[in-house]
Amino acid sequence: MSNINRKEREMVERESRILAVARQIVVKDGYHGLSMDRIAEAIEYSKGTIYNHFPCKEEIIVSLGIETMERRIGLFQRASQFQGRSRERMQAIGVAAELFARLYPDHFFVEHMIRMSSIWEKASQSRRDLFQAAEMRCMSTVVEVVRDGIRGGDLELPSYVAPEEVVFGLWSLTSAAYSMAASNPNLTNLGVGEPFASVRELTRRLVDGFQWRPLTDEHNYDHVIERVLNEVFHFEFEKLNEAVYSNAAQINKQAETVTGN
Amino acid sequence: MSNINRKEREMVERESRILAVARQIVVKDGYHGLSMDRIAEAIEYSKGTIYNHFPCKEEIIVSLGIETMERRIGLFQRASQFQGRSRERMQAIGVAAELFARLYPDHFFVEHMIRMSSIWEKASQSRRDLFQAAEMRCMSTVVEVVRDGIRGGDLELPSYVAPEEVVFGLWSLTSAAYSMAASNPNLTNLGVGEPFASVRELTRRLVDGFQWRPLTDEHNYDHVIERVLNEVFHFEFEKLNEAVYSNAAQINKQAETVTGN
DNA sequence: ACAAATTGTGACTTTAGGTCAATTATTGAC
DNA sequence: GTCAATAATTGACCTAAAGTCACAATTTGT
Repeated sequence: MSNINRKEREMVERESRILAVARQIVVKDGYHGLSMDRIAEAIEYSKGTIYNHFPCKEEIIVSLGIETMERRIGLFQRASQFQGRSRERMQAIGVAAELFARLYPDHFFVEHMIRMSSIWEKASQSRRDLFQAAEMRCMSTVVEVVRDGIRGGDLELPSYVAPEEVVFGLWSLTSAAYSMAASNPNLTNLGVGEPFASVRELTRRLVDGFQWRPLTDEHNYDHVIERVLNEVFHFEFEKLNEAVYSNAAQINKQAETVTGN
Repeated sequence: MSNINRKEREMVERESRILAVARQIVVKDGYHGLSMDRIAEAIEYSKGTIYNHFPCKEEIIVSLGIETMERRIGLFQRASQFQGRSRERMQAIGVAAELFARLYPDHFFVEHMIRMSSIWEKASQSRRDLFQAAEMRCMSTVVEVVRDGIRGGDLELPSYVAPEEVVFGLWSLTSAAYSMAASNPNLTNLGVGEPFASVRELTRRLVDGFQWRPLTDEHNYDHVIERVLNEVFHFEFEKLNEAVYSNAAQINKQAETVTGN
């Protein structure tokens, strides 16, 4: 009995080790750097064993995507529980999205990669469904906030606009903008200096466009962002500051090396 | 002299044949269906010759993306010349974007594929630059319309918002939404029944959020869309209707076959 | 202690991107 | 028209990596 449990546990553990290793490799050396042989070497099992867990390479990637989406769901749910008016809670989700992108670049990178059509060509239907289910769960967290806005009277949507469509818009805008920012270093030349600030502005304007009260110019949403960072995401916020700080230190170090100081 | 010209012409012709064939294959059998051997067979040249044109498979795909972007630029430029107020011209570009997605599904499919990170990992910097230059040209067509809006006094952006950021938002929103619609057939379950209609609504709201006059409720933009379709994109509009019609006919035929009538 | 069942292994197959020495075609001088 | 020089084309070959499977090792139940 407990043997079965142990086996199962070992199975689960190994699976998550495979995924952890795969994520490392993929982040370090890109999609083409990820090979089954390398994973096998890293986890110290043979290739055949990996194939006992995943029927093909693509499914490993999709599984990474599922893990990523799950983590995002965690942040989103915490954000949606922020105490405040519906649109403030929406802003909280915006904070969660930005934190996620900045704090977990590995996850973010994988998510960017998973939009590759070539992966979906090979992954099994069931694994695809798993991912889409996770994505839907994440989106429905947001949809709930929109519904609360309608229920609370702060948002009135015309009959031909479903709450889901609002989320669809925010979701598309945010994910594509972050993706572009990550993959296109020329964005700055293009006039978009700080993609994260842009996205904050753009999502606000979009929500304003739906007349979700209080509108941007009726309320200090920067203040809400600060509150969310401190009250809901205190731990993550600290971590982000550290990361930014150590990053800056590293850049300084590099600069010193270059200038020979 | 003319020999050199002839050679060059032949070179260009063959290159576009390679791309045409590659596009066909990719649309029919996906990224994994596209192999150098298949292209070679289809154009009746050897593999080595293809490598005289393109240093790797990925560059072929990027080249397809450049062709696609070029075609989109054509539509966008025509749209931006629509006679009317700045925001009407913006609406015209929206029409162009939707027409493009619906009328050239092959191009659209390729564009979706090109967002794959694995392609960029291998393509040369110069080819990447070419694509990004094309993308920038396309976006700057739109930026010009935003600038006209500001010049004409219909749009006032706060100092901290660049015209490019507005375009960045519209661009992200639209491309991601179309992409999701193309790749995720479950969107309907998710509450987004007609992605194209959703995008029309969302982009309007976003532009409303920037207070670009006349606002949606001050002006009949559906009417503008109709005018753009008739005046600027008459040919394309006809073609789309035909496509929709023949598609419907085909569905009817299938239904007949199934029901045995 | 041992047979049965489960799990793990890595040599092997296949596929496809990429290379290059040899072949074929083109050019231009005489 | 001939022929050497140059350029273009070819496809056999190389290599990397996904995926398979017969055999080996281990675990389980009796």
